[in-house]
Amino acid sequence: MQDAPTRPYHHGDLRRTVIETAMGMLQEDKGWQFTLREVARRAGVSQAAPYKHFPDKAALLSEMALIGFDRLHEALARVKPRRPKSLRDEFFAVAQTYVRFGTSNPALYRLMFSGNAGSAADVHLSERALAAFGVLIELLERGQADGVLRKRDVRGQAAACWAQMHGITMLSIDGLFLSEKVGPDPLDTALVALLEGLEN
Amino acid sequence: MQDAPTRPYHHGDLRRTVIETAMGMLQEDKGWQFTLREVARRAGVSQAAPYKHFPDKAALLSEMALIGFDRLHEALARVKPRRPKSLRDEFFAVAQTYVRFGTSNPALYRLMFSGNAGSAADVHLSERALAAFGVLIELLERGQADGVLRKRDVRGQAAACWAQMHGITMLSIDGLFLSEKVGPDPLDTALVALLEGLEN
DNA sequence: ACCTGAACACCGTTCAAGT
DNA sequence: ACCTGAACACCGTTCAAGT
Repeated sequence: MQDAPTRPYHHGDLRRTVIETAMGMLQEDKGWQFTLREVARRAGVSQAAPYKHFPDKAALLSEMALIGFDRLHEALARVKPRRPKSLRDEFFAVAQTYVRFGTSNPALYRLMFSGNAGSAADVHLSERALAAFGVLIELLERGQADGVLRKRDVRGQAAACWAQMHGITMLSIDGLFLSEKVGPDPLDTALVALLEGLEN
Repeated sequence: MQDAPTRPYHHGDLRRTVIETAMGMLQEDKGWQFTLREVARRAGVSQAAPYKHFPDKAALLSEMALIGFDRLHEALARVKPRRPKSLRDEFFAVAQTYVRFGTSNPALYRLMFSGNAGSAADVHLSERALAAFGVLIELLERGQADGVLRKRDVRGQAAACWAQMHGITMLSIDGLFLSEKVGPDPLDTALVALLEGLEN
């Protein structure tokens, strides 16, 4: 990804390059504390160049958080196309996918919920976050229609699930959700407890 | 809190002063991005002075996270001494106290779970976090003894509760857990769903 | 024993100037 | 239209030197 397509030297689509470089750096350590100068360095441009494409660092972080939510959304949406197994199985599959997304992209996941991606893009951000949320809603609605789940406000149930998955993910990233500390199979236990509270 | 007790000028117990000043700054905005130099400035000492009491900024952050967990622990422990109401009421009271602690100290709460308070004090950190966790365990054990809750591994149940409360708290801080976005009374719905999954 | 002043190597950001 | 060089105001951290 360095200079394959005969870099036009004096430009090329920086912006995309900046985002990709920064996203790559996110995977390197579990913090999202990369520096803009380092991004520029790796992209082979001057430190001032990124400012032609992003008003400031926060804007870049925002954009990256957006991408993160889109990827999460995709990952969750991809879970559905399985055989029409039981809703319970599907619920577990979605939850496991969610948690795995976070634990395998800890820095990105943290960034998404760090609050540092706020400001101007706030609206877009929660829009995209709620899109991922929509997968949950859809799942729970089906569960209610099938009579497997109690008929309560779906958004409330979805919020309960989201909070549970988010909590598990965050605590896992922090290393506070390991079986030595918190008992065997905490993920399963937590999900079962919640699911049984939603079921008829 | 400025110079009441005739500041000995050339010393005094900085360390405590540094911690207190920094804790105060945490309340000012919802991020924990204060600078060490600013802390020194407000404490009226040179920028180098704090380094005589903390090896580096991370060490100060660690210490502050510890204090945060202790305060959370206290807050949760204080909930108990009420009339022997129903377990359900007590459960709700604990959960609400937890969430309120986070939402009224957003920067501190974020710092506690930011991962930036790690390194050397890691062990102490999770020790203190698990102490707060103990309050939950104790509550659930009583619930099991009373026959109100299912007899399953208590630590697993406690982990489920913790994840739920942590998730609700984080999403609330991020402004993603408001009723306009997620349905009416999300906190109640989420807690009821979880509790009913734990109950007999 | 505790603190300061000055320095080093870094940041984020800006802006005139280059191609 | 897009990028660079040099600068500004800031950090975290160190270390000889002060009291």
